Amino acid sequence: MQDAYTRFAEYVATQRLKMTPQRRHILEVFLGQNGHVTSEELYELVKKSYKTIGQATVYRTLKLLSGSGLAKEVDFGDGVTRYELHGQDHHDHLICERCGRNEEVLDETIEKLQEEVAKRHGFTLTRHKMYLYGLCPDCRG
Amino acid sequence: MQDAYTRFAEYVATQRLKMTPQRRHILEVFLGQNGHVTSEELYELVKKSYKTIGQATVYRTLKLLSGSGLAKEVDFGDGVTRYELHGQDHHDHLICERCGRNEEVLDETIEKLQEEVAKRHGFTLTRHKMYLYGLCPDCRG
DNA sequence: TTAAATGCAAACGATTTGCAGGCGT
DNA sequence: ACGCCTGCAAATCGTTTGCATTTAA
Repeated sequence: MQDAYTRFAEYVATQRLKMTPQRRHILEVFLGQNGHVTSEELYELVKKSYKTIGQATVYRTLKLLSGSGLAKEVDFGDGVTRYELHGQDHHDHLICERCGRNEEVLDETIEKLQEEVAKRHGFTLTRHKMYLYGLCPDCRG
Repeated sequence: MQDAYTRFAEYVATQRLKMTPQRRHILEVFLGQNGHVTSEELYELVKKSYKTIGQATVYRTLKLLSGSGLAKEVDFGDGVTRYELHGQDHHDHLICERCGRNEEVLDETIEKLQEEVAKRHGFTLTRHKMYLYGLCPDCRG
């Protein structure tokens, strides 16, 4: 089982792209995060260990990571794109409307039903997004 | 059973806001649409019957309509906010990744399971978004 | 050597906002 | 009258892009 770094290096190679120090740094910092990060957040983090990095490079690299399958875009609908590690573990999101707390959830039955719904309409399902919004235990007061 | 116009008028009144000709026009055109519209699209449509209308007024009114419960925001994740009539009929979206075709879908079992997932995590569910992406029959080739 | 990558700043597209004048209530 | 509204343009915000210059392969 190869590590994320090797996986990315291979992806970059097969695409005839280049492995640069910037990309290495960004990947490393990204891997160090858990949960999701915005491009902006990652940019700030990367700058600590790579002062001259440009904002655009982070945006571009995050897209690359997304293309390689290492990162996954998630969109909570607030106008900011977030990225999270894309393991083999798919999950959806349960978000507290008051405090923003976010829990990853997964329900296999729902997953299967989604396939069925698509099939019922003649579609071939490739992916889906499901966001559940509500109040978390702490905020329900 | 009161019509949408009256409903909006009442909402506007209770909020101590005003019913203006612009808002009337925008509501009317919005009601004439079926499916979803972007702010931009609605702006273009409204301009036909109200030449001097401003872009900002449409944006502002759409938010108002959303607040009144008459309209509902939907976000396909492409950076544009769409609005659709918010009847009592909730539905989710099945979107073709190639041609953009969009079908409204609803599965009661999924709806119930979503409640359960939330409850399992101690959350009280207030709303959700579910977007299924895939290839429609025509694009599957 | 040479196509790709970088950093910068300017460009972008959707949405928001400040403001002076207008207009429902 | 009093505030809410409007239309306009300028401002924002996240993100993308053009470009001259490096740099990995």
